[in-house]
Amino acid sequence: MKADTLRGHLDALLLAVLDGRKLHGYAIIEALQLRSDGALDLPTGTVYPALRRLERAGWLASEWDVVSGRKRRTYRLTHSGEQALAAERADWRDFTAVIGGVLEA
Amino acid sequence: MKADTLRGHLDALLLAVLDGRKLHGYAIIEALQLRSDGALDLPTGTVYPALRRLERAGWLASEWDVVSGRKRRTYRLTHSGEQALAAERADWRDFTAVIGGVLEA
DNA sequence: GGCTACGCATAGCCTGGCTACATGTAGCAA
DNA sequence: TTGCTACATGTAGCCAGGCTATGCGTAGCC
Repeated sequence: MKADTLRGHLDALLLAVLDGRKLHGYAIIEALQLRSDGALDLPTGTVYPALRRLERAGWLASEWDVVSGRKRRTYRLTHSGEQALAAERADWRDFTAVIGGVLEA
Repeated sequence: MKADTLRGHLDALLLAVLDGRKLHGYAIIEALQLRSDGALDLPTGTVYPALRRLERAGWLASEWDVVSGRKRRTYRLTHSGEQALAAERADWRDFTAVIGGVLEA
């Protein structure tokens, strides 16, 4: 996929992948790969800072798990995160309608 | 529409609006407004540099028209511009399939 | 004479995803 | 026991590209 096209849609992806489940950062990257059939291979330098940012925004909450000696920071959606996800999905529909409308006119 | 979401899709919009017709910069902005029902109101500082860039890339060709004393730089798609438009449309379909697939999973 | 719409153009800002790097554990193979 | 690979988190700084602000100039109307 072309560079920069993700700009502005990363938050939506992260919220969506956490919808209804808890995952740690590394697993989030793998989940996005899986759901996109390998098209989305986000670098850790993209995902980790974004997760911290979403947590600061109050949309995610995290806690440290220790599984077989390994520390994992596990994220889940907060209530306002769920609302944000709904808003992001609505924005996405608007966005695709606008751009798609021009491209296919 | 949220900031930055346009990132990476501007070229496609400009090529699409010039598909099959010649327009000058100002008219391109108006055409995009019209086709998007007002959702796309691109500033001149976005459109003019982009048009020059696409011309340098060989996708657009321009010529100066003088209409009732006013100079207008009129753009049209080149042959490779048409090919680029087809590629951009294909990219758009892939992009929406990938992101949409994750958001609606 | 002044206001508004039309019309083109550029310098520099700013955002946010990406590159590169740093740090450390677990498990397996040579 | 050394080395490699996968797992796991994190930050500093780069960089592309759309946007803001600004400047220049014309046409037409009041």
